[in-house]
Formats: sequence, structure tokens, C-alpha cells
Amino acid sequence: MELPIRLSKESREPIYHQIEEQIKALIAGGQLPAGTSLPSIRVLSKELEISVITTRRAYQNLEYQGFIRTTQGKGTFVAEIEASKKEEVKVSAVYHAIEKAVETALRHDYTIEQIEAVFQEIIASLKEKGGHDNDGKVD
Amino acid sequence: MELPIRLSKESREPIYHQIEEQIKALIAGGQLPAGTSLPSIRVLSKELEISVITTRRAYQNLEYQGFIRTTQGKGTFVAEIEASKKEEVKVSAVYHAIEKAVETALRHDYTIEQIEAVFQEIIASLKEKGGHDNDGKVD
DNA sequence: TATAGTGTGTATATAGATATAAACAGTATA
DNA sequence: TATACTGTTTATATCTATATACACACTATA
Repeated sequence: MELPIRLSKESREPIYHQIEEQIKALIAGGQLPAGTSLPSIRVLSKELEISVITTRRAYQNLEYQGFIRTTQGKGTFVAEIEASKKEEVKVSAVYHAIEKAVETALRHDYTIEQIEAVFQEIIASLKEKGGHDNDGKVD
Repeated sequence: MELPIRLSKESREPIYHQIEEQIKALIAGGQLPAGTSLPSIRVLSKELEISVITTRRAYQNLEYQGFIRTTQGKGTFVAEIEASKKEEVKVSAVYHAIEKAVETALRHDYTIEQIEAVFQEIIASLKEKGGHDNDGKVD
């Protein structure tokens, strides 16, 4: 199974951290149910064209935080996580991301009206893109 | 003059890059008009409690991109930048920031309605905070 | 002219991120 | 039982980010 992970080359954020955050999002969002097996560190490193040390680093952090479990010889699996913890991770991550974006806009001297307009423009362009099922989510 | 720069300790983004982006935002947003003198690399490093090498790195990148000019013995000043270029930087940075936040939300399996709700909540809490002058900007 | 500021360059050091490679140990399956 | 997968550990290397320190050269001002 291939994970829908995209690494940004222009971001100054470490590669392992981008992977970690995206997998966490998929888990918290429910797209990776408990028990799902993840690609091995070697398979993922090939898919992303990076070192196994880097994918291993991401998996180690996720395991340390309780999102996944790894077993030598068997593989890596999504852990069983309390619904309340998942919800907390989701809400916290999304709130923080939007808050940070708004802060960036304010820093660029955007007014709240302007920020709302840009936001609606992005939402509108998402809706146009199709590729959404009925609940408005990205496939 | 002290710059309104805030470094995030939890961000994995390099310190020099955070400084660079925030100064760029202030310039593009018009809060730092052309000719304004910026703190020296030593003063800024003391204010932010980081190394002069780090502040110098941020200033070097900004100079390379044409946002500031530095003169040995005199100091560092905001460069004269075409209004159209400023606008482009603003629009691009803000659009990208909001788009990235929306992408993070979608990755967490948020629906567009949920994203809109979080966004409105943050906007509402900004309006409540006061500290805004009449044009809705942060002071 | 001397002083205090400014930026610039160099030296040295540490820590983190990333890479390749190899070997080891556990698990599952043919 | 052998093979192919899995994770784990170690070794070595390079690059980037950040730090302290010092010296040099430029500019402005008292």
C-alpha cells in the first residue's frame, strides 16, 4: 500500500518531520485505521527516494508518540488509538495550521476581510476541482 | 527600532529562515517602508538571543533577494521595491500559507464545512481580542 | 583624530539531518 | 529448511545550522 505522502523540496522543514506529520494526519483523520500495515522503512524510502535512515526516523518518532507499533520481522502497523486522542490531535493540528496561516496573512498586512476572501477563493477552487466525494473530502 | 519578530521553538524550520520570512512579510506588507534602517546583526542577535551568524544569514538571504541593502559601516536598510513586486510577494505568501493550512486540514479528513468553521472561529477570536485598529489589522 | 557603531571574513566547534553500506536478528512463507 | 521479507544496530561520511570568538575594514560623529 502506498501512502499519499508528498515531500516539499522548498520547505526548510526536515524530511523526516514532513513524513511524520503527514502520517500522523492520516492516522488521526481515520484514513489509516488501527491495524493497517504501513510500508516498510525500505519500501517507503524507495518510494520517496530518500534514505532508510530518514524513514526510520519518522517511524521512530511516530512509535514513540504511540501512533504506530513496529515489530522486528513483521512490520509496522497503525496503533489502536483512543478516539478522543485522535480527535485532539486532529483539532489541534488543524487549528494550529489555520491560525498560523492567518498570522502569516496579518503579518503581510492583510485585513480580516482580505484573509476571508483568499480563504474563500481557495475553498472555491477546491470545490471546482472535483475529485471530492459527497462529503466534500479529498479522495 | 525593534522588529516584531517571534521565533518558534517548536518549529523545525531553521531560525534564520523564520527571521527571513517575517522580515520579508513586514517589508511586503508595507510596515517597513523603503529606507527604514533595520537593527544591526549584533543588535538583532542580542534581541533574539541567537548568534550573529544566524541573523547575518537571514539578512544575506534578504539582500540577495533584493529586499534590503547593507553597507559596511552604515548598516542595513529596507530597499526600494516596486509596488507590483511587493504585491506579488504578499499575495503569493498569503495564498500559499492559507492553501497549505487547508491542505493540512484535508489531510486530517476535515470537510470543507469544518474547515470553514475553524477558520471563522479563529477570525472571531481575533476580532474579540481587540488590539485591532479600525482597518482590522494587527497593530 | 578617536571612538563607537556598522558589516565582513575567518577560525573552530557542536549538533542535527541525511546519506550509503553492511551485518545482525526476528518473522513468515514456500 | 531456505528464502525473502521485516526491523535494528553500527560504521562512515557529507552537508547544514548554529554557536563563540576575533580581527579587519568602513562610516559617522564627537
